[in-house]
Amino acid sequence: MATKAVNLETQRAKLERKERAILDAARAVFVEHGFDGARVSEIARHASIGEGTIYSYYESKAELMLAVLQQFWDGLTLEAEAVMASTNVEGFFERLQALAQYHLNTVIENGDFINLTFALRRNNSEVSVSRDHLRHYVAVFDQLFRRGQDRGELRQDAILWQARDVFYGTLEYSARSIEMTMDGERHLRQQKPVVDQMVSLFQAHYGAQHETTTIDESDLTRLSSQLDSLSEKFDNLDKRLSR
Amino acid sequence: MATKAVNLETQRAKLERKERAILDAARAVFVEHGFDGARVSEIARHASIGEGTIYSYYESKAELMLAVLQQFWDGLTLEAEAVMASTNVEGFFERLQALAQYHLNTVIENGDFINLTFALRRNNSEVSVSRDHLRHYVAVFDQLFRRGQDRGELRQDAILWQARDVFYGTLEYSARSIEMTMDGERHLRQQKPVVDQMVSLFQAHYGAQHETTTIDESDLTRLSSQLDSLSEKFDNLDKRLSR
DNA sequence: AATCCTTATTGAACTTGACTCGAAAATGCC
DNA sequence: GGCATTTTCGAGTCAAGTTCAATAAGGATT
Repeated sequence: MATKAVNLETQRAKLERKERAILDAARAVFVEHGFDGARVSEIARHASIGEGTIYSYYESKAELMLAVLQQFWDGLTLEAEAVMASTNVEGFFERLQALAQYHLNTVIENGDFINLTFALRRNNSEVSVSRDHLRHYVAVFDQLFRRGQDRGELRQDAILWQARDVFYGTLEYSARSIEMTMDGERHLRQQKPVVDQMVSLFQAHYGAQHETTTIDESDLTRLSSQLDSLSEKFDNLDKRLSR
Repeated sequence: MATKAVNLETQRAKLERKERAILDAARAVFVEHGFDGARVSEIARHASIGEGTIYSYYESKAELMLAVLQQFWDGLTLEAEAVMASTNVEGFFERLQALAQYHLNTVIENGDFINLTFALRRNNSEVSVSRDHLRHYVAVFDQLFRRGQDRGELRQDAILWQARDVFYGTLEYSARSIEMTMDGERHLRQQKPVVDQMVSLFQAHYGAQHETTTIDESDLTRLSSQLDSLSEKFDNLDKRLSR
């Protein structure tokens, strides 16, 4: 009985260890060669198992890739949540800055994975990183934003998904720009202006001071012309009076 | 002699027609099935030619895809330039709105192609849409932005590539959000808020009025109190006069 | 310990699909 | 018409993902 249980344990552990080995090997090979470039045989060699064995753990190469990506995104989500938890300032914009900094850096460092994610989603329509994983990841932003609205730091009429697209869209494109031009390892220095821009952009456009109405030039010019006409009236009156 | 020339002409025309046929067939099949899903044999069938013939026009499946994409992007660039040319208002923000509307609509309508572009770039590192084509496309934005700066409508210290990433990054993500949630054909209605947000976001963050200082409530209250005091003076004068 | 049964592993065989190549058809030229 | 060049073709080659029948390993039962 005891041996039974022990053996079951070790057996299960063995399988899990083997599964992790496959996942790690796959991760390495996929990152190095991309999805199409990766050879299942090479993954098997890396994991020190036969090629056919992989298929008793995963249905197909695409599903293996999917598992790798899900593990990756789950890790990212945990990290993002940790960043938010460890940022002990309360203000929305400080926290936004921390999140932007984390995300931008992540996208640059793990560009391969981000690319692979969308590449898979695009190529292989049946197999794609489940929406849930991505949604779970961006939920960190969503929660932050809603809290900013609750605290009155953000306009009540701001639309969450639009703000989210501004945030992640801009950061992904910026990451590409940074990757493109910068080759040195002093990435952080290049990232700062992008992060700062993001924060001030949110302040300018989603900050609560704009809540009731958007201030644009027309408001100012209207006020200005009102002032002018009033001033004119006053002058006329003044003239009339001093006559 | 005459026949020679004519034959050369018709022959060249024939070849070109055949090349166009291949390109059109490839376009259709790639859009329908994606890069990996597309079968070269199906493309050949669509173009009514033998499978091998394709390879006397294009080195490989990837290069064929590349040709399709380049044709696509060149078309987009021409359209974007046409939009700018036909928008005869002068103001930066009106023109930005037109460009944003065009781009967002395009990305939604031709989402397949956009996806294919980046999918190829990611999968097949040797073959990718030449940077020139994309650069040529975004040059429309760049030119608009620089002109806005020259005309004094935009802050002089704004950084072009950052603004560009905000513009295209946000619009691409927004397009995805719109595609995701909206299934009806009334896309234009869904696009408007995104476009409007983009314009007001640029006004708030890149507009020249912010160059020296941000417009906030203090500006308004100052103006307002000026008006109040002037109004009071006027009333006093009026009273004095009618007495 | 021997036997039996279940499960895991394997790599050779199968399949699919991009690509090659030698032959044949078409075209151009005199 | 006859020779040269170009173009077209699809059967054959090759590479890589996937299957599967045989084998090995592990665990239960006697």
